[in-house]
Amino acid sequence: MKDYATTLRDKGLRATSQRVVLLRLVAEVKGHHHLTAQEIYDQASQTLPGLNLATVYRTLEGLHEVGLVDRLAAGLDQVHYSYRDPDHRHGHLCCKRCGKVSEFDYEVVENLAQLIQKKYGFSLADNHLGLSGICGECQKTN
Amino acid sequence: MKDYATTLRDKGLRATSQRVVLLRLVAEVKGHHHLTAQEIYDQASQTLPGLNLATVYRTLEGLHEVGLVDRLAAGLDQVHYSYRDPDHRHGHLCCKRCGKVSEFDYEVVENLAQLIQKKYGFSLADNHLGLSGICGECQKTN
DNA sequence: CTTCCTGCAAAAGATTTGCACACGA
DNA sequence: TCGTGTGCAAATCTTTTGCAGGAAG
Repeated sequence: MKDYATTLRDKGLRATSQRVVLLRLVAEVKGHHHLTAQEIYDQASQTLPGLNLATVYRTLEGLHEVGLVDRLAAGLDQVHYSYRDPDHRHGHLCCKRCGKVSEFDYEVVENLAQLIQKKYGFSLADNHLGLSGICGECQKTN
Repeated sequence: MKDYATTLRDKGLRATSQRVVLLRLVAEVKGHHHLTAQEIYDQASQTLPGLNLATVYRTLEGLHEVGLVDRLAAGLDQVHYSYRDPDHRHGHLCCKRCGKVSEFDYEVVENLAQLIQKKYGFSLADNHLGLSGICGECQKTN
């Protein structure tokens, strides 16, 4: 099992301490696998004092470009980032009311993705898909 | 056929000139049925000089709350608004690369919506659904 | 040693808010 | 008239960018 520094170099990125820490952070968060830049910054700062928020944005953008992290922006005010784990393909359900993000099984939309690709030539975002709506709890609280 | 002022009052909103103009505007745009607040402001200003951008935001938010317009935020930098026409249910495909928004037939996701509702208790956004990905043209230009 | 990366500070862009006046019902 | 809506200006918040020093390969 490669370490994160190696993973980065394999993607052609320099293994700076900032990148290693941020990549490990998003790869190892438990519970909700989706964090805003600010949240990532807050947590990473504990390990890496002096870290800058701008660096978080740049780093996350870079990691996203090489396919190591996903970007989630559906129905949310802020962009969320999450580690792209090829073994855990899933979609996101973003509640417009409470902002909470839950996951759903990816195979549910696999057919949809294929259908849209065929019918409209449009390719749905790779291994994550963000759908917005109202979550179960908010429906009750309506 | 009710005019827009009546439609507004039916929803419990005062029929101010700003609201009437903005509602008519989003209801009658042709082509792309989704505009940013800025675009709406630009167009409406021609009819309503002195209109303020803050008013556009407040009005659109109000119209959205009563269900007259939809909000679209998937994968886009800015929120887009569109008229909610019960006779024209559709979804939106938002290209992450070029930003273009196209439409797709809603029945395509009707099954998906039901499945997700049943399996996760999550209700997909009413009559519009925003999906982000890469459009056909951008895939060629890759 | 050379190129890429980061911190810092400032800019940019979208959206929101407080307040006083104006307008619809 | 009364209560809500709007214009205006400033504030907020997220994200981006220019630049100079610092680190990775």
